[in-house]
Amino acid sequence: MFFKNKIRTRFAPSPTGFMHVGSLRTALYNYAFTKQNKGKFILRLEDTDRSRYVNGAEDSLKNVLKNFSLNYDEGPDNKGKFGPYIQSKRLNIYQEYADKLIKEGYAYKCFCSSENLKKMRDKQIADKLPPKYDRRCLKLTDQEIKQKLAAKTPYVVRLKIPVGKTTFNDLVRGEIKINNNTLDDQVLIKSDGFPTYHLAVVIDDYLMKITHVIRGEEWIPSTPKHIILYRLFGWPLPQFAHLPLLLNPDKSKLSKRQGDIAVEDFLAKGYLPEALLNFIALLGWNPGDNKEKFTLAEFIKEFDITKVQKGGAVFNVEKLNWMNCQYIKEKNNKELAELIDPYLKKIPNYKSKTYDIKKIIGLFKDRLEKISDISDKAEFLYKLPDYDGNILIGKKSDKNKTVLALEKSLEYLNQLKKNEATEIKNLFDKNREELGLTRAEMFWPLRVAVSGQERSPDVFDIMEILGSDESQTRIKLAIEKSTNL
RNA sequence: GGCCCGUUCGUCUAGGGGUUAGGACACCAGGUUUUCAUCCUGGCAACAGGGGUUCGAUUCCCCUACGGGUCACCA
Repeated sequence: MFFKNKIRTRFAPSPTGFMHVGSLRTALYNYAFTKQNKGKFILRLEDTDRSRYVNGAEDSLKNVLKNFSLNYDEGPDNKGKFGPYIQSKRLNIYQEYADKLIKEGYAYKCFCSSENLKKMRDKQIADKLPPKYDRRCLKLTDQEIKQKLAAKTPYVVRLKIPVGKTTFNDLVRGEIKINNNTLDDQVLIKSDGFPTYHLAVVIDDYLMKITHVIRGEEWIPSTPKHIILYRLFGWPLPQFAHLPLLLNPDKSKLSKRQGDIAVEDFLAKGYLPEALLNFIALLGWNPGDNKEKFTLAEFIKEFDITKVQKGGAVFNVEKLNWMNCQYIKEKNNKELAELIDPYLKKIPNYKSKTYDIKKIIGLFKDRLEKISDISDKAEFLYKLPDYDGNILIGKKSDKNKTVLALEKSLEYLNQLKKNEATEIKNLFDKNREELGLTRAEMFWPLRVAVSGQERSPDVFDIMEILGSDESQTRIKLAIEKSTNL
């Protein structure tokens, strides 16, 4: 796609906590669209609700973007020329434009208290009417307004929605039309002097020369209000693109309590940023062929905002897990060692130099859905689980064969020249045949003995890592357990 | 409830007036194997319903149903 004017987009989150995975996708689509058009990507903090402000949220947001290589060209810290990029620092600007609207008769002061408004709304809902402000303050005389002002009555500024229809063309949905009479007189400035989102977003997007507003579908109903403001100010409209929602398995808007939604949580669990990003990119868009794996650069190249899906997409963790596996397998040992390290340290009896980290990686590389899985999977290396002796006997084996296999194993281990997996395997396999045991009869009990688990990695790999002494200790214990059955 | 948006396998989706409706995840079966995982092979599985338009509709139009979003001095 080609646009004549320099593309400028923004990602405009509220610093109210952790970043939602849906926000991450919004940021990604904004970023990809912008960069494929050689435009500028801007980060703007929408912190006009003081009651919801969370300390540290701003840094968290920036860290996440950095983690995913979604770097912004203008933002709170690296000064762009249209800043400040934090709305709480632009209060005078909003006030100025609101005053202008009042002067021109497009907005008005409303002195109704929150309690009264709530009462009004409740009654309307009870009467099955759409809740809407009744414009009683629009009928106030100049004299009455003066009196209220003199009495320091708190007030808000409301937009006087004009009569008519509002239509706009959405890049992903096409034409959307709405009758203005369904719109409420939106509060523009709150009684604390802060603007609402609706006023601030329009003014900032205009002043910051935003050409494309790409945001979640939940904004569709309020877009007409924004457009009315653009028109009243006499400003050109940006292009709108409303992205489909990310959904819970029950198809409701993706929310906490049905699983993780914070990007930080996914990262903490050991999902790789590139895997999460790739997965999320495919929730609502695909290249049209069967390609599923994308680097950021490839995604930027192939992404097409007009081909974004219209329906919401269920956030399917199982596919995310699969995607994460794919990316884990591509990591080399050095990278994996670094990734795994913090989770290894969480293992109770962990001691750093006990085993060769390369060998640990070899053991588990194909078995991890998430990096954090290593904590549970590798635990048996450091502390043999307290297992039930019965599991030593394989399905098609019996007690005698099991005891025999274990006792002989101990013998073979003593003859071993080099404690290396293939070496052990060759030796054991050769002797096994003389013993007249099948592989299953021989190796199942041995594997359970050294791992303490019914399911584990390969027995000889485990023995190599453990070392001959530890293997022998574990086998002796297994002999004891099986003999006493 | 008003307004708005949406609807292809369980999930993410491709496709598009005439197709055996394609892929991926998940699931199932088989193979490899000392178990599990990986890997390989195969399988199950979808156009919400009803009317049009048309020689023909899953595809275009309308209606219905269902789902979702939104109706704050939150964003």
